[in-house]
Amino acid sequence: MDFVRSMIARDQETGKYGGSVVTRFPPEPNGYLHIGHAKAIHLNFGIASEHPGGRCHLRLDDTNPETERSEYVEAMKRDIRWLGHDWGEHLYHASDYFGKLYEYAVLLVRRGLAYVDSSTEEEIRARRGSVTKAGVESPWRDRPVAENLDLLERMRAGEFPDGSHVLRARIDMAHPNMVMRDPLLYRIRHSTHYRQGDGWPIYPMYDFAHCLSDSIERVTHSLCTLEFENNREIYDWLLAKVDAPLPRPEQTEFAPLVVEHVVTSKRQLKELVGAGAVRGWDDPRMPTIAGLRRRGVTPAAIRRFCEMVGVSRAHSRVDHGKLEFAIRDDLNRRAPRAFCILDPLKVVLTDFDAGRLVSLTAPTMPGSDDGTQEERDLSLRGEIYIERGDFAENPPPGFHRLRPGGEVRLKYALTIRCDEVVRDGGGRIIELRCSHDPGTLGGVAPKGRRVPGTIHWLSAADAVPAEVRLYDRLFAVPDPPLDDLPSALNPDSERTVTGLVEPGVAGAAPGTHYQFERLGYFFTDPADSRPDRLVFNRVVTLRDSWAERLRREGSGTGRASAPAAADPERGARTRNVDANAARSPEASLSSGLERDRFRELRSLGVGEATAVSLVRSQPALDLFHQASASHPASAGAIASWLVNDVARLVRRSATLAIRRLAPEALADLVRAVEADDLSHRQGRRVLEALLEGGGDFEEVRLSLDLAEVDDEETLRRVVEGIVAANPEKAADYRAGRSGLLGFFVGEAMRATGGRADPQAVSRVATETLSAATRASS
RNA sequence: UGGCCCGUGGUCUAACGGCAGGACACCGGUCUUUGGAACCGGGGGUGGUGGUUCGACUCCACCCGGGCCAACCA
Repeated sequence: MDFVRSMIARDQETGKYGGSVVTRFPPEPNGYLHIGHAKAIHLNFGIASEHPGGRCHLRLDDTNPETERSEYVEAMKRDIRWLGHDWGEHLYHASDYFGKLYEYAVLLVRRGLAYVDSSTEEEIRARRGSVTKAGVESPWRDRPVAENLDLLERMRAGEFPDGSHVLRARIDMAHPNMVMRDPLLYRIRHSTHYRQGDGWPIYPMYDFAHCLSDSIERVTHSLCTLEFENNREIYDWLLAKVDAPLPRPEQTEFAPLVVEHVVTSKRQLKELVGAGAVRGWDDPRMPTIAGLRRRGVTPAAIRRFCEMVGVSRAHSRVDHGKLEFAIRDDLNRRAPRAFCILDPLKVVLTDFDAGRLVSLTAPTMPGSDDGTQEERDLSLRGEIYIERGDFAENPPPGFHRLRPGGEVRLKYALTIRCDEVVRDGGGRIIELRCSHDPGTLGGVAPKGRRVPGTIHWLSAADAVPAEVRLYDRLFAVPDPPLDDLPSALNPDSERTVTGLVEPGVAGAAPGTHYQFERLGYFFTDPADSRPDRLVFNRVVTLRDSWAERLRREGSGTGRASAPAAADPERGARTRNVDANAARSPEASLSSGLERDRFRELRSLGVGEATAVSLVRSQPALDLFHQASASHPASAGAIASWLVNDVARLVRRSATLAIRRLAPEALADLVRAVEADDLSHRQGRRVLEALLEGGGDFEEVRLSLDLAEVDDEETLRRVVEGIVAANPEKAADYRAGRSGLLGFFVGEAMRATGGRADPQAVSRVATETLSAATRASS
């Protein structure tokens, strides 16, 4: 399960949202959906469908009138449906909330949390500062509320021209997060909205509209991509400041989908279409849903691909081969087989009587031997076509197709031998003259007769011509440079040939899949193909280990080159080792005060790494001095508990606070553990309780029922039980898999409800396992 | 002299502090009327250094590497 689903499962357990799960997919209708959106769509709709009563809203985030069109809205709806999802009645538009949003803006102004800034765009930009420099406040920042209200109303009434005023949140111009430096909430745009017409001269910004739209729809989990991480702070701020109803939606970010050899930025895609690099948004080479659909990629394949890729917060770049795998895997099951010759070479069967016709059959879906095998008809006559690439005059080693004097099997037909090669005046091979083996009719070789290869073929008189568009990746390099896409275009991304297909394919409706045997998966183009004039798109080739091998050997880089290619990166990692180790933690201390404190801690017996951490936390440092004053001998241990255990617990849970921990309680705790009065593990349980409710160490300890199991006999029985229940693990351990000791200790801890002294368990387990070795050997 | 986030085999992704696993790719084999599919097997990984712990991919610190943020876009 991915981290988003785990989080939602946790929320369900704690009842955070009263059991409801509401997600949303919120595209801006300013372009076409692409493969990257597919990931978000499957995530949001998928999660909703996994919870009873869960739902996913489709919300068009249409707050910018200049780029949005209803044409895009319709395309988006079609694409999402095609991907297999249904928003039911939950179709929303952010622009439908303009009224409510405006009320929220008024509320913020009344509360002194927003103001009208009459600076120019340039002034605002200049005053924002930079990532390393604080911004400066706008001269309009302290306008009286009444004036702000008046100005905002007049902005809304359309009294001011574009750019003359904006509404801004009043937060902090020196905020380390740039998003929080008085973000713009509204701008003036006298522009016609595709949906709201001229009803609004002011439009809300993303940061303002998004969180409030989520809240209005009572969304619970607002999932977006990583680039919005910095925006989460303003999301929460706004909901808090307008007193949005509880429970409030929460934003969670996940890594966007990046695929090698693919670009998904809307701007770049637009550029490709505009520059004519592709024929349109639905060009089969485009990563848009429309392009994928037209190419012949199925919704099931896209879904599978998204599942394989997973969801995490790590920036990643997915191997394009993964998409290809998902496509092949799906089409392999659903595409009927047929023959197609892309580059025909004529073959005359010299010993076939003129006019002779052999009728043959071939399976439509080989391998599905469930008794319901469907078959197709094939005709064989004296003149046929084979693929030019299936004949080689000077074959490379390992080639087992047709060669002069050699044999090959025509699939489902018979075996032929090449007797003669015929060329034209230019020396180009135009025909092969072959003889056949009558004993192999039907393609079956008599016992003991080995035929090196099997190729596809088509009867010349029966084959029907078809246009075939051979697609390859649009970009030649895995990571196309966004500032110069044309340079990275693959010149061979589309190659059109006139091929031949078997007669059974003639009349195929647009939008039909085939596997052309030995070539790949093909799809009759939904727009250009007609039953009487077929146009095929190659969706994806078959896996081709032979071509792969030729490529490797041809480029002179054998298998060895793969690791070599990865080497630079590896080298970089190892090269850094020295640099990594060169600096001690102490060197990171910035001020003289910190260094003085560090030295003092060191002199008190605190370890170096611990001292560095402790120096930075004033509350922890104070606590340390108070607790260690009376117990100087335990100073090192106290510091360690503070840095390692207290810090961890406090960071993890909001209900724990360091201020509740009394110095005496901490000192007593540390000394008790040092005296082996209780294990470190149980010490942590006491610590957690102390951080939660404060109090005296002994009291809290007694209230927790920490009776420890360290009786050797009891532990031995427990361990023996676990060993008996896991004989194979015990054997593995004895065979040298020492890491399994952790498994036995862990199981024993579980079995005793965490009460066992792990150190004792570890000792007992080691003894028990080795004793069994002696016994069994 | 900014803040936040992220580093697990070639790639993507799992693992309450307790067995480092899966998928794609790769290699080998079986089978085969697709150099396909299917089936079987194999190699290879926690960025580094310290610390805490009986035990660290997981917690702490530092380092290294990467990403995001300074539109009146979303």
